[in-house]
Amino acid sequence: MSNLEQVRVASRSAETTRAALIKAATSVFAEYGYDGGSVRLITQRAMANQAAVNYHFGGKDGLYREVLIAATLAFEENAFLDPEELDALSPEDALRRYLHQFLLPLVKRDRVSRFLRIFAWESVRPSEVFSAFIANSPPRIFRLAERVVRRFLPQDASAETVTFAMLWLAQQPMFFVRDAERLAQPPFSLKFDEDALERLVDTLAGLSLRGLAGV
Amino acid sequence: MSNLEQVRVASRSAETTRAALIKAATSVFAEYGYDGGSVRLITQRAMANQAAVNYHFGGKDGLYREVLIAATLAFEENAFLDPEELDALSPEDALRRYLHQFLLPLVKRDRVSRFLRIFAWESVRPSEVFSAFIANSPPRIFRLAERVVRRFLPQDASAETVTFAMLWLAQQPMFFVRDAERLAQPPFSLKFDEDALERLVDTLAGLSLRGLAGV
DNA sequence: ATTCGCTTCAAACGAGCGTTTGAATTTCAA
DNA sequence: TTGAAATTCAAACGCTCGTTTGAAGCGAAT
Repeated sequence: MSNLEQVRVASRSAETTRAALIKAATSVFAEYGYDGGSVRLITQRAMANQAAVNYHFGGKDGLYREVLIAATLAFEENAFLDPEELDALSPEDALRRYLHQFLLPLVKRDRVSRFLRIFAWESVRPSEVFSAFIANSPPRIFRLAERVVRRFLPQDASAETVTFAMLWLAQQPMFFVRDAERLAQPPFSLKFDEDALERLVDTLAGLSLRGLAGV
Repeated sequence: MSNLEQVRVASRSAETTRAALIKAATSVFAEYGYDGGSVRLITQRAMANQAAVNYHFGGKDGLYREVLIAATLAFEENAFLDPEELDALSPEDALRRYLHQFLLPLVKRDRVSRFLRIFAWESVRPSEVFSAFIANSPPRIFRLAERVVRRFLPQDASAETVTFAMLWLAQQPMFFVRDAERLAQPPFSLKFDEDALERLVDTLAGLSLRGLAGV
């Protein structure tokens, strides 16, 4: 019991640096992706020593794994876009809600938005860490997209068609979230305030829903 | 005149390595993107010395610029999806043709496909070279997408709406081209032969044209 | 045959990366 | 207070990257 006590208390200050590292890593990876985010920048933002990453997490990949776990927990617990919530809506509203949730990072800079940005990075070129992480359970993002898409497709749609449509839908908000900074520059110069976000959701939902022909 | 002769003949062997470097760079950048493609791999494939890149092109960026020029020329000269050709078609056929052309790299491994792959990479995270390169004239890919989209949108559509829709359309084939190898792996396991390509074009065109609601 | 300019080459440079090292420091039970 | 374990720290290691260097090779004109 003195043993337990020792471990718990000793890890208290360590827990501080661990938490600081995870927080800093979340923002760095959201900004630059896994490959682009350097350990030096992370430890600098966390005001920790470079070696701390390897000491506490065994390496950069271990730290990233911890971030992914935190992201997964945040999505699961936070009731961020419940699957059942989606089913309760009409297909059209479900689609709109889906797009809106995943485009929120355009105007918000909170923790969940950073997690979404990380997933947006991974949707481009998944790191080995991420691939191994989702190997067991496919990420909620894909499951949600599939759920939304299935509402629209006929029951007898082939698995391939469902996959095509799911990827098609999942990819749409990712692009805008990932490249928000670039789209803010010329020649596009898209600044996203809340109104612009609503218009983007409207446009994407309109395109997806009614199709180009119907606009 | 003896001077000219000398220059011409002397540069003949140099022209060989230049061409080999550009060709190798095209395939390497198509595979790994600009940042991910290393000079060492390029010179290795071109069977040239590492220093050759700097000698002939002033650096990795100069070589890449040359590849981009070659790509632009290939698109312009090759009559690859002429704007006027698009206008001659119905909006629906123009959309289908657009998607088909840009998804061709899924089944073809020719020169134009490699250029398309490079543009797919740049659509994710543009290199500084690329940004500077397109600063003067926006790339044909975007102009084509805008042209297709305009056929569907009302005349009085706002510039923002047109931009949203254009990005939305341009992004769709890019994703599949860029991530073809990944999509071939589990859990997706999408192998693209010519039939699968046709089905993908059908699905995307259907989604875009009639919208999810109409499928 | 010699010279000169263009091209190639092996080697090294310097910077950034993730990681390792070993000593210094802190922490806390005894 | 003491001693051992946990944690922090500055420094360096080993690697890859794009680039530079200076000598060697080469072809054509003198």
